[in-house]
Amino acid sequence: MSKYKSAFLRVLDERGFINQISEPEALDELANNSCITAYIGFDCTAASLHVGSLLPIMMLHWMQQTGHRPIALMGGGTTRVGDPSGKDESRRILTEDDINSNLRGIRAIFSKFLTFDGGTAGKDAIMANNADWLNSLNYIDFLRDVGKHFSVNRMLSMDSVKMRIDRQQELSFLEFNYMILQAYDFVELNKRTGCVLQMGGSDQWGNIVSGIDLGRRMNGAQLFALTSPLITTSSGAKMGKTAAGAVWLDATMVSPYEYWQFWRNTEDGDVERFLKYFTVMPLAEIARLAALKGQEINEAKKILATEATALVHGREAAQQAEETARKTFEEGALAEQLPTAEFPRDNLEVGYGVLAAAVKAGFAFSTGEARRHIQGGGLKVNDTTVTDEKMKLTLSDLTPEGVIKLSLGRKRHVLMKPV
RNA sequence: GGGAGAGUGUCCCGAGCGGCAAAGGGGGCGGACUGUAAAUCCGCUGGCUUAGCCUUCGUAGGUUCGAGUCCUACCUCUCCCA
Repeated sequence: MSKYKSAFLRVLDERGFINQISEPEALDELANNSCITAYIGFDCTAASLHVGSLLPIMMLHWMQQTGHRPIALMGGGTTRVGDPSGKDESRRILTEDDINSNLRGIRAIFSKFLTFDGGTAGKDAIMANNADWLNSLNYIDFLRDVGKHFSVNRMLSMDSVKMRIDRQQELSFLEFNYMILQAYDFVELNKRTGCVLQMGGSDQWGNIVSGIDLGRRMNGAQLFALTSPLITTSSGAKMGKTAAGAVWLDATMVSPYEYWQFWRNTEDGDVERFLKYFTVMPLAEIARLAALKGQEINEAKKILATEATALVHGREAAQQAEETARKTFEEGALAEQLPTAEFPRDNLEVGYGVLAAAVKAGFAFSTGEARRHIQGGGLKVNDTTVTDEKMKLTLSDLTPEGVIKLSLGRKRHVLMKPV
């Protein structure tokens, strides 16, 4: 049983989203008696968000579900500065155009988790951009009104800064100002929308608390902080990175099938946590799935994969991905929905080198890499391991469906389609 | 402004008495074992038309049969003093 009275905190607590809250009782009371407004900041250094951003997005989602108003704050202004928290090196500074086009991509993702214009006055989610107020700041005014509230002594003692200094890594003045700007965001949002709560990952605690201080000093406002635990996989790896790079939430960057596979390959020890974080399934059902042991836990992983994929790409795409996987992995059959790669039909007449085909399929960046895969016994044509790197694909390799199935390892399959 | 030091395989860290396609990690990929898991073990981790050839160690020159390694200039970064 949760110790919280408000539905909002109770749900977050039960699902494991809470790491730390600044004044839990007061916030609980407020959330129980009124509709509160809270925000989370997202940077826009990339064209899409990846799995790592899913946790905060889900917090906003639950917030809206429990009757409150979420704000997704795009860091259009702060992205131009770069957050030193947890990073060893300075971030690349993006151009205005980059940032704006990234913003557009990210906007689309949020609409899948939040309702922006559902007609429920006062509870629609808001998309804000801190460039709106940061870009037009006047330096002198800012120093006088905001800067005077910050103690450099204290800033130097903050973890994000101290780490850089201890390691003798440079921290530019630009980055040093990041926390001031973030604190200012909080105060500005409070003024504009009545936002009283900032959420974020546990690494953001210091920045968020700075905002609370600033709000009190400037406006006497009572603000709150709520942080979520940083998630890693059971084996300690960072969330959301795979061989091919980040697991993006945009279907054109990572297909629903690949996205489904990402979740299907979750480690045993992460299944329960991930079900709570990344699906909206009832806790009782999750508890049942999490109790599965040994081989049976694979059933839970499939459900996790389908539910998580459905949230981002829609139920239909999720079920299609599940079906494709079932055919491919459980029946060993040829599933038409597997990723495909096209090549000229003429190639088969003269013999299409496997090396070239493997590169075409995206299994290797060079024929040399493809060659190594074959030497390592990792490449298969129509489920038969390739032993001769000089092998040519011909018309007789076409399956009855008119394609050639190329596989790398046991998990990656591509249908080669002659055109 | 003065002084000291650093930039290595386009994922990261990091060795490198003038013979180097360049040690060692991490990460990643493949194989074995499995449950599309984890752990473990093995292999691979510049390019190509692969007995060979081509291109790599901040940039541009120089010395040398031969330069990541020595010299010169330049660029970038860090630290210390002012």
